[in-house]
Amino acid sequence: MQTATITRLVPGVNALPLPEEAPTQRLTCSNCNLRELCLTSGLCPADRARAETIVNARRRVRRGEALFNAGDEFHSVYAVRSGFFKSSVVDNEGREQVTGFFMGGELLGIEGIGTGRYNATAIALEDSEICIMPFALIEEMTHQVRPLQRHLHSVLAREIVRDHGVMMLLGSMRAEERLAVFLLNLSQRFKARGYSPSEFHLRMTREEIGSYLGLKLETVSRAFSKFQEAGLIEVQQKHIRIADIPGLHKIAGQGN
Amino acid sequence: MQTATITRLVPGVNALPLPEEAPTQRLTCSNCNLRELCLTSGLCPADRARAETIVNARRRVRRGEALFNAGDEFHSVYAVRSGFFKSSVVDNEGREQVTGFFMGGELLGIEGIGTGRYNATAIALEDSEICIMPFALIEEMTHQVRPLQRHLHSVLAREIVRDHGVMMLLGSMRAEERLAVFLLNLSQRFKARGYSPSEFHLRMTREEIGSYLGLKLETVSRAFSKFQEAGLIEVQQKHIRIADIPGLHKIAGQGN
DNA sequence: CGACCTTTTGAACGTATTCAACCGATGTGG
DNA sequence: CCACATCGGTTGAATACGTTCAAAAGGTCG
Repeated sequence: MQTATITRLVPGVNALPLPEEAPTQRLTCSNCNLRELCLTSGLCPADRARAETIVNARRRVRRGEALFNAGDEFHSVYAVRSGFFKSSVVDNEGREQVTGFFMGGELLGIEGIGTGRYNATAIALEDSEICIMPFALIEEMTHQVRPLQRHLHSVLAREIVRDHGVMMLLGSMRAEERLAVFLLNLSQRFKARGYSPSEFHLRMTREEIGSYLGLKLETVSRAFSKFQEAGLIEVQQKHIRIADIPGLHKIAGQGN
Repeated sequence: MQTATITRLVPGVNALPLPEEAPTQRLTCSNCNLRELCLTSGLCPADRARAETIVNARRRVRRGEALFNAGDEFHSVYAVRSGFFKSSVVDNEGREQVTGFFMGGELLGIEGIGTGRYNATAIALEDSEICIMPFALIEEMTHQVRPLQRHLHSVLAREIVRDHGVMMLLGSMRAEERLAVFLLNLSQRFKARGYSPSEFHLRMTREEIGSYLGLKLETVSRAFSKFQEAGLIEVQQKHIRIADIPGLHKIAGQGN
C-alpha cells in the first residue's frame, strides 16, 4: 500500500523528469487548470508564480489507498490534482463518520495544523494524483506573498463554514432533504470544474454517502429510488442523471 | 438592543478610563487569567505583550443580545472575556441550528474571514463581556510575531477538528450518547477554567441543547431524566451535578 | 401577583433502522 | 474464459427510536 509514486518538481536527488511529462511543459500552478479552485486562487500571475514553489512534489494515490491516516504526523497539505477522495474519522467504538468528499482543486489535511497530527484519514475513491505542499513552505511563503496569507485564512474559514452547513444538514434535515442537498452540492462542484452538472458518476458507495449524511445505506438507496420514481433523477448504480434540478432544490429547501 | 457599552483600551477619542477600572491595573492579555485559553496562548511574555495590542476594546453584551448577526460584515474576531454565548445558523426554512456554545477564552466569529461576512449569529446567553480584536490588526501582528501566526492557524484548524467531532456526534450517535458527550465536554471546559467539573449551571435551554445535538427539546429532557434515574447526574432545571463521570463516559463511548 | 416561558411527562405516531433475502456487477483463480 | 466468490445495491417486513401533540407543573420576571 505504501508504494507511492512521487514526482519531484524541485531540483533534488530525484529531479529527473519522468517519461510522461518530459516532452510537455512542466505542470505548475500557473498553468494548472484548477488554479482558480485551489490554494493560489485569486493571486495575480506574479504572486502565483512565486507561491507555486510551495508544491514541491506530486504523488499518485491508487484507489483504496490512504493518502494519510488519522494520527499521522502532520507536515503537508495536499491538493487534489485529479481523482476523488473521502475523509473520515473513527470513534472509540470503531464507527466511521465520513467528514467530506474531495475533488480537483480541493485541499486535504489542512486541519492537521491544529494538533500537529492529521485528524482524519483520507482515502482515494479512484486512482488519483495530488500535489504535496509542505506546510512549512506554505507558512514561509505567506510572509512573502501577503495575499496568500489572506487566502490561507480564507480556506480554513470556509472549511468551518462548510462544516456548519453539514451540521445543519445532520441536525435539522430529514433523509430526503439531506440526499437532495448532497446531490445538488456535488452537481455544483462538478459544474465548477467544467463537467456536466446533471450527469456524473458517484465515486462513493451508498454506505459512504450514508455515513456522510448520517443515514444507513438502505435509507440512501430508498431515497434514490424515490427520487427516481418522482422523475427527479435517473440512477443506475453509480451513474446519476439529475433530471429536475429545481425539483431537487424544492426538496432540499423545505420540509417536503 | 444596540446599546453596546464599549470600553476603549487604546488612546483615542473615548480613551478615558471608565470608573470601574480606573483604580486598578488595566486588563490586558498579559494579566488576563484566560490568557492560556485564548488567542495568545503559548506565547512568551514578550510576544504576548506585543500581541495584546490586538485587543483594542472590550464590550458588554447583555443576555439575549446579539454580538453579531449572520450576514453582518466581518471585521473583528471576539474573545469571550466573561459570560456565555451560543452561535447558530438559520436555513431558508427558518430552522435554527446551534453550531456551538462559547465560554471564557473562546473565540467567536473567526470563520467570517472566509467570505467577509459572519456566517453565524452569536447571542449572549448571560450578561457577558468580550474583547474586540479587529482582524486587520491580527493579520498585521502575525507578521511581527511569528508564533502568533502559527497559533492563529492552529485555532482555525482546531475549530475544524471540533466540527468533525460534532459531525460524528450528529451522524453516528444516539440521543443519550449525544447528551453524555455534551455534558462531558462542558464539564471538561469548566474544569479547564478553574470551575467545578461536576457541578455547574447550564446557560442554555433544553431547546438550544436539542438544536445543537440534533434532537427535540422533549428528547433532551427525557434523557436528562433517565440519566438522573440511573444515578449518573442530578438535574434540577438548569443546575447540573454530575455524580458519575465514568458512567457518563461509558454511555458516551459505546452503543449503550 | 400574574403572565409567560421553560421543563417535564404521557400517549400516539412516523421516520429511519434493523434484519433478511435477492439480484447484479465486479474481480479472481482455476 | 468461465465459474465462483465477493461486494454493492435494492427491496420488503418488523421494529425501535425519536418526534409530535398535549397537558400540567415549576420558574422567572415584570
